Amino acid sequence: MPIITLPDGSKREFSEAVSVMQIATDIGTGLAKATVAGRVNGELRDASDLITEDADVQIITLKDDDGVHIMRHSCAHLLGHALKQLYPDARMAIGPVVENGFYYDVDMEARISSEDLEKIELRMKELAKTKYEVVKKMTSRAEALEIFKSRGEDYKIELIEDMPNETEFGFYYHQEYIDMCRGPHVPNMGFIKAFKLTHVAGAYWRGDSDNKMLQRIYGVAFPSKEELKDYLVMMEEAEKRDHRKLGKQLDLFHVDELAPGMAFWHPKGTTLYKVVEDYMRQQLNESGYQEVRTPLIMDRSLWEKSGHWDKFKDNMFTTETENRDYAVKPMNCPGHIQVFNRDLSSYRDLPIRLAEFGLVHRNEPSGTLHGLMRVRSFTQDDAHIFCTPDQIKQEVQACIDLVFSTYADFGFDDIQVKFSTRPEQRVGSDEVWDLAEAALEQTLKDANLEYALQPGEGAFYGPKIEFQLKDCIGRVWQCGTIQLDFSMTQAERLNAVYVGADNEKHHPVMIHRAILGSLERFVGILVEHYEGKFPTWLAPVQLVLASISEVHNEYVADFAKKLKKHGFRVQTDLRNEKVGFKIREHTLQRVPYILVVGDQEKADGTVNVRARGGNNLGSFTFEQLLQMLSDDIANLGRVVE
RNA sequence: GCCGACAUAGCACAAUUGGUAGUGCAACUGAUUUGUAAUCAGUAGGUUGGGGGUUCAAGUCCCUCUGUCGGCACCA
Repeated sequence: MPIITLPDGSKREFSEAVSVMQIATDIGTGLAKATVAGRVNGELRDASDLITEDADVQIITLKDDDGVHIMRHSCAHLLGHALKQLYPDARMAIGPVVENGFYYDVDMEARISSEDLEKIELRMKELAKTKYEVVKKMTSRAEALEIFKSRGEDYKIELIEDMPNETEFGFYYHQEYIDMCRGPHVPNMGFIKAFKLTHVAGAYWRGDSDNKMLQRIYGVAFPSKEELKDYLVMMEEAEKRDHRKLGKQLDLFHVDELAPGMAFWHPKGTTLYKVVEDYMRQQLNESGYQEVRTPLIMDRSLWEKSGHWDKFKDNMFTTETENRDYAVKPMNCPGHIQVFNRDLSSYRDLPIRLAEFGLVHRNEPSGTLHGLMRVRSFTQDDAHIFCTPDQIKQEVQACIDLVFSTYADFGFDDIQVKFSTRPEQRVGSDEVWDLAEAALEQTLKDANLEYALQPGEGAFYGPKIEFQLKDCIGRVWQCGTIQLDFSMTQAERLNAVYVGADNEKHHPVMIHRAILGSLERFVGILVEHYEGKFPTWLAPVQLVLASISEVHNEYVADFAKKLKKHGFRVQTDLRNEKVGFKIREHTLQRVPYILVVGDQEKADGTVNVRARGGNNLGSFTFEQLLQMLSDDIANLGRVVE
């Protein structure tokens, strides 16, 4: 006699075991029709699962995130169903839900092309249209193995063998297609109304590059056709923001076949890059850092001692001359320790904060290169803080504060914090790692920051806090990082030393930190974030003065000269063209302000200001313009258009 | 690095089953002196990513290298 308690507190009593679907039917046929699954005592269950005891039950429909998740998962099964009909030799691996959709990894002879994708999608639609019932059967281990054996589903068998303690498996029958899953799944395929197969790519079985590469079919799925359409439109919008495309259109940079993964910065891109660098330099000055510069190549022995050679030699560029081996620096820390060690520091000097806009090279695998986001040559806004153990907390806290204030100035507010602990391959004793991890985590807790733990993801020399930004397409980029390092400064590594109050020599703790991370990547993120419509502060060209005809050119040139003297980035457009033509061009170049000058303005000693977006702000004298621009620039990037 | 796709003028793209490489914008020349998102006319521009092969004939088919794109693995 189960008594079912619904989320609103109401109770219903049933005379015998009852399914979520029966409960929904009891409430109303409309709800029953919309029922995807149920949450029984907090756990997601199939609508057909029987409830024998008293329970709290929530009906899940497509209005719930859980319902959408389940529908997407079932859509992966639908893909399997259609795929096996079209390609009977396909062996299904795993088909999980991802953001906005799902994928399924399959192993089969034929290579799937984009045309094939359309065919598969069409078959899926035909199958979904019949709204066939999905039947769940709990299946014993022996039977499960037998079913998959007879169907040649080698990967499913491997999955079962991987769960030695399970005695029963959830089998979902999609007509003749059978898939194994923890579930739950939709009761029938009528719930799958709006989906699209997006692309196919290679993926290693079990995510291990030593294993066979399977074909991964990606799809997206939404509760309604409208939502699917909205998503596709959003993806198109996102594509327009692609920094590689805008980098070309706005003439910011290019990447040449002669130097894969290394940017050639054009004048406008260099201007933008320099604004970011100068901003950061100003922050460092205010925060007690000293800037240094260290060599691009250093003797290989240094990298052997630091431990980098051991772990990263395959990804390091090297060079050799006069029988001496050098490595192109992939990091700045060993160089900074050389600077630190030139003087014997007293504990009174600590913390010493050495910063460098350090150009590093890493030979990243060819397949990873991606515009400015993943490159082989990049500049870190790097710094190393040498301090005593009891200075750690204040220093880390100061770094965290700098991260957040910097990101806010650039207009970012969606920031995720991660805390990464000791990896398998590492240097330093467990006691030291205990100490370092505890110190970092405590600071995070004291700062009241929400963070996600990433076990085993730390650097080989220490644990780290990472700060990640979300870009317009939802990709997450790691930018800032704070890493605590007790090892690199030890005698057996790079032997950094200071004299303590006890007149003994000690090894300082080293905090590695970067706020923007890679300047190249950060600029790329800015391009996408603003869609090239940079705030005036960042815009490579802040103002264009356009003359209406030749007779205004001298006035325009003089006006521009005065603006340049005040430090503004100004261009003049004195070409023999119509003003509409000039405006179109500079609008496409996303210049914040176009200043139009004709007879009227020349006579009044003003310029007519057209803001990006088409607003005419009216006529400004030089002084008025100066005031307006200064106010605008003082906002930095804190106002996002 | 792995799987798949792609590479045509500075840029965006076209070229039938293998049969004379084109269009628009940009560039250059000239006319036009212009009031808030494209003035008109003309000129020039290519070893179709590199190399090799098949063929009477290759942008098109095959091999190979390089790069790019989408993922996967990697990411100090």
